Amino acid sequence: MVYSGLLTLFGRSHRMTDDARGEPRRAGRPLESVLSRARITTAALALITIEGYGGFTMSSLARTLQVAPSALYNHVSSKHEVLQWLEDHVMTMVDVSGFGSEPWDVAVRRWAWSYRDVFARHAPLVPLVAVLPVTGAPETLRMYETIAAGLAGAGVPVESLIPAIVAVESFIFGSALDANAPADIFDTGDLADSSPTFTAAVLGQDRSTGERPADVAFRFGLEALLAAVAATRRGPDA
Amino acid sequence: MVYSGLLTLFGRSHRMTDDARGEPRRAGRPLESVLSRARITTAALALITIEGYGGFTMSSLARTLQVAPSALYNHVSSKHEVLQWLEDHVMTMVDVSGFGSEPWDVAVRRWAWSYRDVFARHAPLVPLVAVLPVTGAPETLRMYETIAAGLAGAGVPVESLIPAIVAVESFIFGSALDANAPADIFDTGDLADSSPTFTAAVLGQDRSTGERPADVAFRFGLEALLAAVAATRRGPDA
DNA sequence: ACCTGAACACCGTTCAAGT
DNA sequence: ACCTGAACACCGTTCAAGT
Repeated sequence: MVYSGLLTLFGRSHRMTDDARGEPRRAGRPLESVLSRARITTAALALITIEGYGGFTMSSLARTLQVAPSALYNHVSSKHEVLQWLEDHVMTMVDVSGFGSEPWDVAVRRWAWSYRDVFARHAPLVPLVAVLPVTGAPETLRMYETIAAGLAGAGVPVESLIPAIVAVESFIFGSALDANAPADIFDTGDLADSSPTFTAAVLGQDRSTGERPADVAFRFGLEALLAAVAATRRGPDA
Repeated sequence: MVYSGLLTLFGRSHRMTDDARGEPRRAGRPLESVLSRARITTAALALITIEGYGGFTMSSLARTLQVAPSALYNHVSSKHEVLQWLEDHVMTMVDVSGFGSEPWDVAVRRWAWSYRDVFARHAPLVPLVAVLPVTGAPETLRMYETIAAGLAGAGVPVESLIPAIVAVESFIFGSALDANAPADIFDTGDLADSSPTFTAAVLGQDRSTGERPADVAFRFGLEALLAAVAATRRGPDA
């Protein structure tokens, strides 16, 4: 069973000595703290990966960690804060390996596709990231530093960096949501008659490559934004 | 008081004859149906405009309409469906007036800025729209038809229409979320030392126009996408 | 300091009873 | 068909009691 796997990974029995046979812990401060930001975040990610965001509650998170729900509030002030921790953790899964090793545009492409993919799998976090201050999100800030340094090194002037990054990122966030759209989202059904041009457009999509429509649109937009970023470049590297 | 205003607008007393003095209605089918999709949607919009999405519950919606919460379920199958109705209604507030009267790029700009502004005010709907099938969202489909016809008329080939629309829309959705970010979202605080380039980029933004950073980024991205759409054009109008 | 367990103030939704 | 009112199965969060 899936759930027992989570308990094996995150339960306390393997690190506590006084309840190896699984007796419930009594109230009172444990010898060693059972919870921590890292353990809560990791457990949340595992839980969500297996059960999805619909099954993610403070109760289910506590169950995974084998504590009472109220114990979580000694370490985190709200469910929202858990999600913020998770967001920052998820950001480490974004691939920034191209910066420093590849031409700037190759690096940006690899980063952008990876960023979209990661948050397509964590769509409920998108509205949070878009609004989360970088203070308190150190991994997110690390990523921004890598991107900013990469673009600056490629000749993008300082005053263009933030607009360029925000524009690309906004596109990525919207595209991450779009990647979760059902395949038939644009089927016009019995309203086809009243929307002839749009219906023709839906039917007239280029299907020859076998690529998902969301990927075709993402490539189109990403290349458009890359061209605009390239146009801002100046200096020796441009 | 604000709430009594909502009751005056959406309460039933002005259209019912048997309870003009405000006695609660008894159980049983009313002579004339109290609820409808249109009344529910309008009440939801008014409630959200005044109280925000945080205060939007099935209970508060029912209170606005002066019915019991359970009465709503005779007309709608879930809160999610109310939000879908609302999304489709909100879409009528997007300005498509440029199509047919202005050059294509002027029309697209007016539409895109308006679209972003409307959903910046309704950010919680963004994850829904991005995923909502056009069947059952007739106003949304109407908008798509207008955009598709406008772009097709400008010479954008059929097979490029969907990628172009989806890319621009994804950018708009992400930008609508970004427009709700706090002004200090990029303040690096005591982590400034470890992110020198990014910190310099934040401080080096062009503030001379007085424009909001979110608007600068939106313009940058929108113009980039417009240029790419323009590049797909062919035929007599291109 | 950090856990448990009981409790609080909600949620969205279901359903029998009523007209 | 469409309302009310009671009830259900949850939520996230608080807090006293315990070590």
